[in-house]
Amino acid sequence: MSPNPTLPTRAPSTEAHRFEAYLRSKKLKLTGERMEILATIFRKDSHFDAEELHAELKTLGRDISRATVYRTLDLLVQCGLVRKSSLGSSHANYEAAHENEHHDHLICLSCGKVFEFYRPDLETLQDAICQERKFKPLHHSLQIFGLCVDCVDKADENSIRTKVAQIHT
Amino acid sequence: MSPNPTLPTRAPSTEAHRFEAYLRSKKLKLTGERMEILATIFRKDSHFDAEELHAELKTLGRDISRATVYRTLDLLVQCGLVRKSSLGSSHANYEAAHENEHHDHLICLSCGKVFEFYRPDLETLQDAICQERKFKPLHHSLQIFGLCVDCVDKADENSIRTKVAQIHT
DNA sequence: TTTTTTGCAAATCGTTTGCACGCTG
DNA sequence: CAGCGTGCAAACGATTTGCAAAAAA
Repeated sequence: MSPNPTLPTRAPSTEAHRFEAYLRSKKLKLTGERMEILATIFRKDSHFDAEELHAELKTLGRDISRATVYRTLDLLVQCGLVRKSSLGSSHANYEAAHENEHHDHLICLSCGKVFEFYRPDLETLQDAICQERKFKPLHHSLQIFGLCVDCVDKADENSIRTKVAQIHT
Repeated sequence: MSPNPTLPTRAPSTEAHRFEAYLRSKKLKLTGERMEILATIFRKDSHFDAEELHAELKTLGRDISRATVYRTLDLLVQCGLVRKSSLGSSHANYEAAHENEHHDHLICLSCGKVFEFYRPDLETLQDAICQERKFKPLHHSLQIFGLCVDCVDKADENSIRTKVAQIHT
């Protein structure tokens, strides 16, 4: 008896397939630049911005223009493979949308570390709020800014106060 | 027996007094521009951005430079009289911090209306999450994007999808 | 070969800054 | 009259755009 064909046989790079399908569906072209950008993003484990991604591609020997990086990031956000969230900065940050998990963020104002968390009861509560208000939720963002264990004792109160005022949510 | 002197006797423009106290505490100066900006903000009832505020001041006959508007907004945020939150746009939005109430936002992606809500149990839940993670919260932002009752039936699905991708949280 | 994508450089947009002058304390 | 605050215009930084050349379908 052969292995069950419905079980994925260690699907090589689901994200590449998803992106290809998306491009085909929009009659867009599958280019080397687009695929390299996607692969690089999914090789990373954390948040990044367009500039960092552009720099990383350059160190990998792929000198892709900033314009193309921005245009491709837009496509990837459109098809759900990448998420955008500023994390309090005034410019855009991104992260690969591994699996289909959703999560929110704790952001340390001192060291900049970002901690992800997911609480089903938080989602449920939000849905309840929306239902009460007859509002149809499509997207949400919860960001909690503060100090992580490592920083809580050593952070300078004044510089933190300044940072709080500059948060861009 | 005279009235209890600790009870405020209908304080005229608490916010002006708070701002004055803040300026004095920082050895900053109480100027006409600063006071006009504060008064104009507290006369408004909704969210606004720097450009709108600048324009409104101009129609009021006060031609205050954009630079001063930005500098004063920063001061007001620092002293807690004004709150900053982009509401999903890539530039800063502000709102007067009437009383000391805190609230979160529901933002309609079709008509742009903003609905405020406050749920104590949501705050409690967030505190619980932070305690579990040993994270000291200093500020948070919850924004729920979607469609309000008036728009839920008439919004164009494609343009909404585009807007979701452009949200800047 | 038709259509889309790319890279480049210029343009844009919100915001910040340096500086000379003006006003507040 | 000593500092701060102001307006101006230039500088900024992230992102977007028009266009001609290059690559994918």
